Amino acid sequence: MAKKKRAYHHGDLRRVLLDASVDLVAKRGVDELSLREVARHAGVSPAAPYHHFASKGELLGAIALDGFALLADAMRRALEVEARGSPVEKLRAIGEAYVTFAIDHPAHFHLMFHPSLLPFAESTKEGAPAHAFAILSEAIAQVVAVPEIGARASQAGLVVLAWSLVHGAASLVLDGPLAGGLPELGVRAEEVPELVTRTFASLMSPRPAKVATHRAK
Amino acid sequence: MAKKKRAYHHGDLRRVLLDASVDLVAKRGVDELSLREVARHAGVSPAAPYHHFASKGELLGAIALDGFALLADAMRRALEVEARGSPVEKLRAIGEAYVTFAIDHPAHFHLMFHPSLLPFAESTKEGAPAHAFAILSEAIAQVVAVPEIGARASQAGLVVLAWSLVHGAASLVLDGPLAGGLPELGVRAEEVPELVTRTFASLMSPRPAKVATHRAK
DNA sequence: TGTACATCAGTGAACGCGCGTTCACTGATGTAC
DNA sequence: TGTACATCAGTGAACGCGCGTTCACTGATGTAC
Repeated sequence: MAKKKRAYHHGDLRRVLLDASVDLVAKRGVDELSLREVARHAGVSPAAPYHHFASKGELLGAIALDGFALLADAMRRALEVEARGSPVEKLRAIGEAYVTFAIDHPAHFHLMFHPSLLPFAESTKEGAPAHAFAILSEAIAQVVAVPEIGARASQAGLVVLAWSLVHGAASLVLDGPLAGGLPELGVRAEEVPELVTRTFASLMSPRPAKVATHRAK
Repeated sequence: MAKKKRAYHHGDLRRVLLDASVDLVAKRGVDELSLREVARHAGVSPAAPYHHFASKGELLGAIALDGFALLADAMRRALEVEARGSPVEKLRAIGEAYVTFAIDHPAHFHLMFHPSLLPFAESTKEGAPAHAFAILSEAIAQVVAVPEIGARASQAGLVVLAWSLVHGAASLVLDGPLAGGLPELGVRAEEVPELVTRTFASLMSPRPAKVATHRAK
């Protein structure tokens, strides 16, 4: 079709397989994905992928690791944009980046947290996953250093809270009951990353400041 | 083994199949579950379940619906315990009940939010899922009615925030990277429901009150 | 209480399917001299 | 520049597997009279 005639040796099959997998996971979900289908999509025999990955799990694990790197990048970029902002505003920006990342890269996000791939992703304890976590951790340390906040919440409490918050928002919008937003309340799905993090930031701010997207009556 | 000799007609096969499915999903996860394995566990031929459920999806959908009813119940009970508490404390109790429910009933929780079962669970828009949501919604309305909070957050913002928070905490502890708690920060997995909701409540409280489980330094 | 019969709730064999992975193979590519 | 050869990256057929579901069946149970 639109497929270029390639040399016999594909040259870039590894990349093509990864991309095809991402597409298929995004379309059908992790559990519907088969390696044979990926090969079919890449226009290649079912055995070909084994020249690039030892197993299906290794292929998906590679995508998961890519995902953590992309996430860490997105978080870092968000931080830079808010370089002059308050600790709370920085944390908010990171959080929004997390949720937005999940929505923009659903396949990566699903694979990153798929239980069956933990062995593959864990193998690099020092790599991208740890890096992403470190960014969050550091941002929270700065928030906790604000006296009004430190008096109410611990580092551990805030880490678990913040992570849960953005992870939950991502999950509910991606797979779950928030996929269509919350029409009765006038919330569209694409507003969720901002709404949820801005509401959070409002609650943390030392004194009542701006109200989140949906003005309280 | 410990299996009672039963009459030829099993009498309670429907129940047995549901229970076996819950066990197996809890042990292996939704996607590893096969109807044949459920039948095997129930000591019955692979065709037997079809006298009770039209398909595998219908069986799992029935469990998901049970789950929503159990969840709504747990939330309602938590509310009763806090009957004399503040709106924030009521909301916190509901949230803790949500996370605890997920941990105590992992199979139900997974099935309730499994995308492939949405058709089955959605079929009862007026049933248990809507009921659980209504409890949350009402608790949040009371929270928003507190002036200091209403000035900072909208109903919509808080609904999405609160749901995301508890859903994320549940997901991270059940499947994810929080399954083992957060040892570096001294958080054990079983503390998460309380820690996360108490930190949340502290942040919402009009004035600095108690600090969450982990005291700020 | 007994009997005839309909219905219920199982059985076990079979269906077609797509899967992950392995294998022996072969044509294309890269390298040494 | 040409040639010999090792290696690389594919092919295509085959493996064994477990799955969801269907089917004709049959023994157990419940019901009408």
